[in-house]
Amino acid sequence: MAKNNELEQQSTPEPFRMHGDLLTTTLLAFLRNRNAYGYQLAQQLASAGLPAFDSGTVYRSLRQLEKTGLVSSFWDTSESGPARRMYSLAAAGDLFLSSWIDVLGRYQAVLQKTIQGFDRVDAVEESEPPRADSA
Amino acid sequence: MAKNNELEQQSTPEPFRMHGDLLTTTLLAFLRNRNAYGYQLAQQLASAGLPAFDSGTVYRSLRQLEKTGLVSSFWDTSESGPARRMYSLAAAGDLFLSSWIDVLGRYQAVLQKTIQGFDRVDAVEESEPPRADSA
DNA sequence: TATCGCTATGTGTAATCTACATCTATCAAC
DNA sequence: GTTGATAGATGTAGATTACACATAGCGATA
Repeated sequence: MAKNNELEQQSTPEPFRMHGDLLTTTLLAFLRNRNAYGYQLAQQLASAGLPAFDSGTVYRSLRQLEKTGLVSSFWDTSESGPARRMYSLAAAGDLFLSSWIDVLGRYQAVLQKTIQGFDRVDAVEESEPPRADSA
Repeated sequence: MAKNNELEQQSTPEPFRMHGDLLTTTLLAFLRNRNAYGYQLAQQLASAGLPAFDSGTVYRSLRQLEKTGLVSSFWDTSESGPARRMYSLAAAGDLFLSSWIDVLGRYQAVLQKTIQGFDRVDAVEESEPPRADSA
């Protein structure tokens, strides 16, 4: 019996949360560039044109990344103001990021193949290096 | 009281699940190309070079997409064998996919910028060498 | 000084999402 | 009638998230 429960059409299409892996991988990418602390990363995320992430989620994600060994942290009290937990990318995080970029490349290839008309998606690491002076 | 609970270093870095938005968006992309049913989509996913998804998750994701109005479905009993729930992309799903691709573009731009070195995102005056690993 | 506002990090909780195991059912082949 | 492939679904525990709220340092200013 598999054909007796049609979905009742929901009249209110809920927001449909869609921000998953973007957060952790973007955090790793930011940290690959330079060490940073949560508040800073949250601001960087907010101004990156990506969908907004809750700051609590950012902090929890960072702790989670630390728990799995992809980043490491220490308290920074050198500056004035509240202490900051400074994060840096661990070796495992670097490896993970690389493999993620690999997955992302295939993902894009799938989207690209399937969807014609929305190109402009350049693979992250393939083909010749893009002109580095684009904004 | 914010600095008294350092994380106990977990000696076993768990698998770190990483397959999130890829599933739903890839499903939408597949359905944009042609209508399909769950089993078929699961196989397509498996042979796309993406990380493997549980088939139960695929089915549930499809129902979820239907609940939110991004796809629609009907039972197909035209072929022999078990009945198939055929899915097709709804108008809202098409719009959503477009906006997702937009987000993805910015996401990629962020990754590309940070990973290839030409930051410019913020604060260029970091004299310290980035990426201090293995404390 | 006390209180407001910004910085900076965190927690409680409910809702949602996922992997894994398991289940029903159709149908062809043996 | 048993097996194996197809096709879809659920039960459940653990993980993830958004939202609200809490804690604390510090500068300004009234």
